[in-house]
Amino acid sequence: MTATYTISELASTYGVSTRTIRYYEEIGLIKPERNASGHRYFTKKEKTQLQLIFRGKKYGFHLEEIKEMIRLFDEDPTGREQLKRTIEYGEGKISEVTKRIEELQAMKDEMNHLMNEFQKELNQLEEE
Amino acid sequence: MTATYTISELASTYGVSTRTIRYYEEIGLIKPERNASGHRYFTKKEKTQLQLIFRGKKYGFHLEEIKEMIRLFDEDPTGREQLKRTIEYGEGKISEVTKRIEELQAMKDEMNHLMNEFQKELNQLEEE
DNA sequence: GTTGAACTTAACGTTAACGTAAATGCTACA
DNA sequence: TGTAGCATTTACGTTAACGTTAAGTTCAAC
Repeated sequence: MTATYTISELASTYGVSTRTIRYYEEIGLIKPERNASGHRYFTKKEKTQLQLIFRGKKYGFHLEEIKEMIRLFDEDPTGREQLKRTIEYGEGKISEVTKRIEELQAMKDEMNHLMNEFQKELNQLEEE
Repeated sequence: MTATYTISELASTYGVSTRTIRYYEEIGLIKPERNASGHRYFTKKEKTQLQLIFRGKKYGFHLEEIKEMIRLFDEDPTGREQLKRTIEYGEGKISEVTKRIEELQAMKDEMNHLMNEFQKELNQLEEE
């Protein structure tokens, strides 16, 4: 089994261009294998990594930051020291994400507050 | 009272360049007043708008999207129809933000999970 | 009243993240 | 087996969001 995909299959799956996926390889985000004649083929691994990329982008991470995160999810670090460093790095990333969540929440609260004000105004107008 | 600020004061306050602030005026995000000789001065209003801009940027909104949000927070819409439209637009933005929060949370959970795995591995290594 | 720091506009430069075009090679199928 | 529709690399183009001169003006302090 272990299905493989062509570049245009994945591109249409994720609604991006093939150029985009090639670019991600260009800058080292993914490293798809090639067949004898040089055509890329993608496996489950690359699919997962692409998902991480698109997610990360949505949250405003740069591709370079995402690259670090891919490395984090990819290399399983054996050895005490490597494990410790990885955990430390991961904790840092997690608190970044946590902070973003909190700030986004603050923004949402602010917007909700404003909308409530507007709603009140509207109610005033409607009930007369 | 009603304190005013120069461009460099605000720039240093928010840790950006004066060029950045001028650029935001250039594309219509803010419209600071000018004194007799053409120098910009900024009030509470512009400070608030700048905060919104920097926040929005952190969350991955483009300046054009932020422009819309500033308009939302700025123009207080009088009149039933305008109020309704504004509320509708605002609700849309709020659900966008909500969605981002949820996805970020999913990402955080995933990262936490991975870190737990690593931590387990580390514990195995340490306790032998 | 001069000097240096801070202001102004104008315009060209830069980087990330692709888009697009050209020239060429592979692959599937009628 | 030919050809339509995929793939490949190379390389230049584009857009957003500023950075960076340059050349001149104004403010603040002495």
